[in-house]
Amino acid sequence: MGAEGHADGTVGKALDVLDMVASHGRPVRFSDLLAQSDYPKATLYRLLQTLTHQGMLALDPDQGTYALGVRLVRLAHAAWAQSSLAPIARPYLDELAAKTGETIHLAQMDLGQVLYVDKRNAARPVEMFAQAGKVGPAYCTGVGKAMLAWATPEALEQALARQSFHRHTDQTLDTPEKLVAELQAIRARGHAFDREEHEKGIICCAVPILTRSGRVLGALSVTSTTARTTLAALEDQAGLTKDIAARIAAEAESWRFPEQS
Amino acid sequence: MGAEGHADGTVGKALDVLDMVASHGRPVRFSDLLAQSDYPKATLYRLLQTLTHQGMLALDPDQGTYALGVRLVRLAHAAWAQSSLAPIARPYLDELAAKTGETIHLAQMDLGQVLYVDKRNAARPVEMFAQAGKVGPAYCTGVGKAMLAWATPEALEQALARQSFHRHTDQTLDTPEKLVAELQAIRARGHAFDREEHEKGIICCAVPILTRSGRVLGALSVTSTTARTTLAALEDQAGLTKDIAARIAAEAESWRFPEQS
DNA sequence: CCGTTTGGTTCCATTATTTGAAACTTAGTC
DNA sequence: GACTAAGTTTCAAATAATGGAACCAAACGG
Repeated sequence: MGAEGHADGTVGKALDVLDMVASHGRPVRFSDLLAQSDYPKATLYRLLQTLTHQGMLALDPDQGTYALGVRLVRLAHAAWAQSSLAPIARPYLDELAAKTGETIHLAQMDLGQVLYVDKRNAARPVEMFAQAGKVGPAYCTGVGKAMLAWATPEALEQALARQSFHRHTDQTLDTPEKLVAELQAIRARGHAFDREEHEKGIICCAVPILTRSGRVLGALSVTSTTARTTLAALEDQAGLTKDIAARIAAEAESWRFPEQS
Repeated sequence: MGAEGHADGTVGKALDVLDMVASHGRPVRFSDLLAQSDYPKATLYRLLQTLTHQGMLALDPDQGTYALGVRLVRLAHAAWAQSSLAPIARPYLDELAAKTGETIHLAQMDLGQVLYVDKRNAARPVEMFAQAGKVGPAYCTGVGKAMLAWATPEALEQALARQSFHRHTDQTLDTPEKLVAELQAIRARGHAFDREEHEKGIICCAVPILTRSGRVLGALSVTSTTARTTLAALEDQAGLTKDIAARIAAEAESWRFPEQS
């Protein structure tokens, strides 16, 4: 984990530290962070101090532990409302969940990884942050492949470099070559499948959410299990899913520029 | 330097820019940001580029606008789960809401401002300012005053310096002196009131959430309107509210150090 | 009780990054 | 085709970050 690609500048390092604190999932002591990172003591210290002073981290003086700060929660609120597709897509996800009766995922791309920003479990809708924020691999999930298939060449290249190509199941596409070939097929077909590539028994059919100009905003998937259904049955829902994706895209675009005059 | 207090180092400036983008509530053009900040063109440009490269901002190439990035949502997930009292407090808020039938707010302090981290609406909800994820002033809200009343001298001083003391209503405490006097009364009494100091017709009774060592973790308020109830009636709930606050504090403390030999 | 370790904080000369005025490159107008 | 507005790049000077080492404090061990 220490080897974060190219942490440009001080800001990159600071954000790297932020991620490090976040990844622990609980307040961390200075020395834990020091052991984990390969920053020198003084450097890490000042980085932490700056972040704390900025409210991005909070130092618990009783325990000498660092936790993520409230300023992050505030920014998060804005990010959620503004940048993510989730608030726009909410009613559409409800509709799709109701019509298909299956689990629905809404995902966006985050530096080569898939970020699930919203979800509907076949039964019940969930709280804001409870589901948002989970990340997963791009190369072996339906939503990931759907987004990669329509990514720009540069974005694709960057993303490919960040994939681990770990062989989760015996269906996993475990080389860039296999993946690129699959992406072409997906583009031709218009939707992506997950053929138990990430988790045994889990299958899905995913479509990209595209602007009119063809840029990828995110992806939408209908997920189920081999026990309950088949890929062919899921594919029957692809038309509906694409329709929903198009409506989300349309609303996302109009929502972002209400001052068109 | 500019209007922003003390933006130490490059990281501070970058976060400042992040806030600036967040505050717009919608994607912003470079030139808008340039006009708003007093950073020189090139500086702001590189700052934005760094943040974008780091995934904290997202540049919409179609429109040339910047929005908050998905990495922020991911961090938010961690922040929400880890740093905020919200996940711990959730069941207690439910209980308090059920027993009082009024609106409940859970807040924490964010650089001199009040951050509402969770909320329960009354059976008959009232339109008001506070919302989860939103920030508000400290000097004229119940939760704000409750937290300030038990803040350390240093924290109080810093916070005071950041208050605007804008006179929202004719009940607003509009000078540091009045506020400090009120804080003393609050400490003596054990809970804070909001006597329509922020919004006309809105009253509340708030208590701090304190660790055993006396450190402020947050505050909890029971809020209503003058039309529906009185301060005295709200004060009757203070005991219950304090009890809930104590239970939240206890759980927050034990939750943070499960590895206690 | 004192020497030692552990965990955290500060110094400061060196080094590398950031800075920002100005020059430049596009797109878009008239 | 000249003129503008908006965004991008350059480069020497200014500034901030760096990190080895020294320092401090509290806990530990004999």
